[in-house]
Amino acid sequence: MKSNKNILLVEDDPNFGRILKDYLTINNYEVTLAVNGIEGFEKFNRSEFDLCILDIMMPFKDGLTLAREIREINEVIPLIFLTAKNLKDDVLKGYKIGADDYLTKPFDSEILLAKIKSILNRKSNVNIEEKDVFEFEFGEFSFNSKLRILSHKMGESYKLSPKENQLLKMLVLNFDDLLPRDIALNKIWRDANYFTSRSMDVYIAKLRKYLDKDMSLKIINVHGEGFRLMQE
Amino acid sequence: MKSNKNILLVEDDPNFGRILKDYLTINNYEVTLAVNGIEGFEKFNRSEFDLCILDIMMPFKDGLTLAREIREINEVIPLIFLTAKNLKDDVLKGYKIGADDYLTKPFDSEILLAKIKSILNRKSNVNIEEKDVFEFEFGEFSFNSKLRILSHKMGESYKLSPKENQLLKMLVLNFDDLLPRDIALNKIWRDANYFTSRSMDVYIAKLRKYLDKDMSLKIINVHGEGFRLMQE
DNA sequence: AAAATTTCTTAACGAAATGTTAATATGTCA
DNA sequence: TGACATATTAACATTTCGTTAAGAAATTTT
Repeated sequence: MKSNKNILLVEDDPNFGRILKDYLTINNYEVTLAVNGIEGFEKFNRSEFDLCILDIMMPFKDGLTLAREIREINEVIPLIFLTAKNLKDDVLKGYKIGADDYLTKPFDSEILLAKIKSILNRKSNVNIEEKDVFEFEFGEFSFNSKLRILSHKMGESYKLSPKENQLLKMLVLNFDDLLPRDIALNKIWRDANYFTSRSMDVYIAKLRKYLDKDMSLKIINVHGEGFRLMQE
Repeated sequence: MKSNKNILLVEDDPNFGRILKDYLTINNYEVTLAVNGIEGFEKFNRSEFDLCILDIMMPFKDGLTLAREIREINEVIPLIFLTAKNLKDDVLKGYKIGADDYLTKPFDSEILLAKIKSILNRKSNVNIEEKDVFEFEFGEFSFNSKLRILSHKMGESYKLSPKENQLLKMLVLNFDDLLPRDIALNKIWRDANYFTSRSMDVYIAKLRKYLDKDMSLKIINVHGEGFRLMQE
């Protein structure tokens, strides 16, 4: 069962980081590993995460500094700190930044897992409050991205696959404007490379087939840049 | 500066309990102290609290049992457990019940305070308790989720099992909208994994069998997302 | 407290949905 | 034109779902 949750793990000890990443991956989380605060911040900005696990003691940029930077961008994303020893000061600073929890190394992986589940559960309840827009009208279509249904007025309805759905949503949110390839790839495929790019093309083709029902709608390519959903 | 927050502290060691109560009181919390699970449950019912701190090891009724009883009454109140040693099993059980956190004795009081603040901060947004609705009408059915009875108008009535009942209630509360799998699993099964997911499918099948009596009602699956109870 | 009944979990497996990759064709730009 | 980017289709691999059935666990009845 794929949990669909993305975790950013920032840990400078490569062995420990690797093991922890594998453990979380086995437990069905998508894990991105960064080895220091700088890389962590870059990766945090490049794609979207549901939770961050930050080691506090790291070279170049420590976990607390990274946490502050992350909090500036995102006020709600859950943060879990890993502290080498029981450094009370670090723990208190962490809470001040808005940590959700901390764990003292060495810790039990099952307990980390329980914490993660517990934190993600309560956040998902809170996020119901968050008013995410999911109903759109464009051309002769109405589109519900929560139910993943695209319906042609006085025509048929299509059930969209998750990828189709995400891609169409991004196009619609940028209606008549450029949707840069990289942005879409990093958000939907979580990586931008040759293969994900080919995959995206496949999905653009699928969407074009749906949108064919309205002659006035087009997804045009901007060579080397991305795609643009437009009318006329 | 009175924080106005009420804490229920259940701790069997009278000395420690007293000290902890005083410490929290100094920090502007209203603290009610109970010395065992039985007294704790009584006091919980007598007035309203914003947070509970429960010692796990207690005579008569331990903290986990008390927690379960509290959770039956109140699904959202934050629970913090105190464990004498780092008893992994207790910790994991605690999370399964829906703990927000745990602390290992001996712990630092400042850290407890930081945890309490952190937990109350995030909860204070959500604590809008609604009156529990338990009577529903949909399609040709009326459904009483307190009595667990689903009755087909001019047809027969079905006694629902607890799980059938909870699941149907969640579907009805999200009528015509998506009920995400994870949300339902975490609420009803308290865990989302391969097995609970299979179990949920079994229950969806059971509900579909009941709802067959009204041809216009359907529970449809949104692949990878969840289920949707809808009409027509 | 034993027996009967109901509820719940787990396993197995086929069916359906989804995603990736390959192969090949077409288009764009310098 | 040559190099590279994009388009489309098809084959394949993987994941998710639906159902049945067997047995474990809990609850109720006798």
